[in-house]
Amino acid sequence: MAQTDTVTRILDTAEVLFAERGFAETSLRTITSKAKVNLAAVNYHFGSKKSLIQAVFARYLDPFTERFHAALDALEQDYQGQTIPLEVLLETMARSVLEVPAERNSLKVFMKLLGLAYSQAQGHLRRYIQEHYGSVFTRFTDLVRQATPELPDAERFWRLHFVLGTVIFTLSGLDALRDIAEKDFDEHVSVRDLVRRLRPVVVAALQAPLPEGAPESIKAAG
Amino acid sequence: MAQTDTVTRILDTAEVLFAERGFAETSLRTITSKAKVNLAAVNYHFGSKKSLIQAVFARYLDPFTERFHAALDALEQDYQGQTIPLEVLLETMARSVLEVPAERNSLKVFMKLLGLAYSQAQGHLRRYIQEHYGSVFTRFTDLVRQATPELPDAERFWRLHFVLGTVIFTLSGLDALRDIAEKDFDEHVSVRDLVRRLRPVVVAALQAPLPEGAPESIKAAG
DNA sequence: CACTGTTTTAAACATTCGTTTATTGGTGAC
DNA sequence: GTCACCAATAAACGAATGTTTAAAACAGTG
Repeated sequence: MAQTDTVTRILDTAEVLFAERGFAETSLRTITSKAKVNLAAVNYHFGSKKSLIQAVFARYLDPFTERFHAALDALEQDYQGQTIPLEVLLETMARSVLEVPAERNSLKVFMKLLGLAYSQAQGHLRRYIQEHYGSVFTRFTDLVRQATPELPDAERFWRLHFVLGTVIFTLSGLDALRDIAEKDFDEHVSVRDLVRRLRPVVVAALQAPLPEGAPESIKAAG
Repeated sequence: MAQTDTVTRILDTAEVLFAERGFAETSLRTITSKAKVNLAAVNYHFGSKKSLIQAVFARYLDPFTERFHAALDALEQDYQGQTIPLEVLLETMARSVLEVPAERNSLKVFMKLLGLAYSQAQGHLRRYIQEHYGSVFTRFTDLVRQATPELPDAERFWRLHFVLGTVIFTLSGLDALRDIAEKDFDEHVSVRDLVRRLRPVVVAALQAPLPEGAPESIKAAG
């Protein structure tokens, strides 16, 4: 079982360093020396640095999508055709996100990685995530549509990305923000506490009144 | 005036490349070759790559802070001691942000850079921005505090960053999101239109009901 | 033990990076 | 004209990167 040991030790070390510094700023030599494995082990087991990055994400996202799909299955069975309330959908997603890294104590790392996926993923990573995990997101947005029939499709689309921005931006920049917050308020902020603060804000954002005036482009007047 | 020409050409090229790829992924050779200047010109005029990055930010943030301070001055004079409504404060900030890059047509670049400042700034950039532009942000948050006396300080701090995340995330990823939106809704979305959609969402987020339960860390129980 | 396939290791490889140096070009002052 | 000063250039430097190679160590099987 020397192989598994080496592989997991590389992944454990890489995910922490990636989360701390980003991808380009983390060299394979830093990873392998800290993980106490040989430099060539990365290319031997993963093929390339790109593949290592994808493997780091897969180790989080695979169990997440599995859990999330299962949770949505259970939800749809509970509500048997009735529309699932928005709060329940959001709560379910939050719970699925929180459960995965709870098994290992690395919720912060997971959040930072999600942030990096958006801000640092030029090509391969964004494509990889879209291909492998796009379907679960589509399923979720379909359920949100049923839960918010009063919203025009375009409005809901933008608002979902508004709150996505809030969550990713906040949690991925958590360390820096936490430093400021602790200095200003002498209050340590856990990720769980942040999620508690996020809940009413996200709901209010999605349920805000529709904007005044009309969109600039008028498709059909009648 | 050959100096100014070289300097601005470096800055113009660097800001676009930084916004597209990030800092570590953009080499000085890529910048100088695309800008059609000599490689050594960067170190000659700016000293180092770090200083170039800071100069790119300064070229946006200096005029912004000047404008924003002036706008807040005018606002405080108008309201003469009365508290300025939240919507007015937000509107003023939005206008200041939009005006700066309007002079050059690069709002997208500006937003992308702001996103990078949070996600990629390890040390020097975050420190630089905090030192040089922290005061205007403090002034703004003080006014927001007066406009939202019902919010606990910590709650307001986090919510301001929540909406900051929304704005930066949305506008910095505008191109990709716009492509999806146009494909799905056959509707072109201008930045002005996006701001119109953002307004009620941001206000609703800041004025959302307080979260249930208490923070994990209880400082003083009474 | 001998053989086979897999994993680990040290060393080298070819690039690429930011930075520095030394030289040349140009411009205004006196 | 020449001197001084700033800018631009080509070339090189040393360090760091991802990747590959070839040999060694190991494990299990017959």
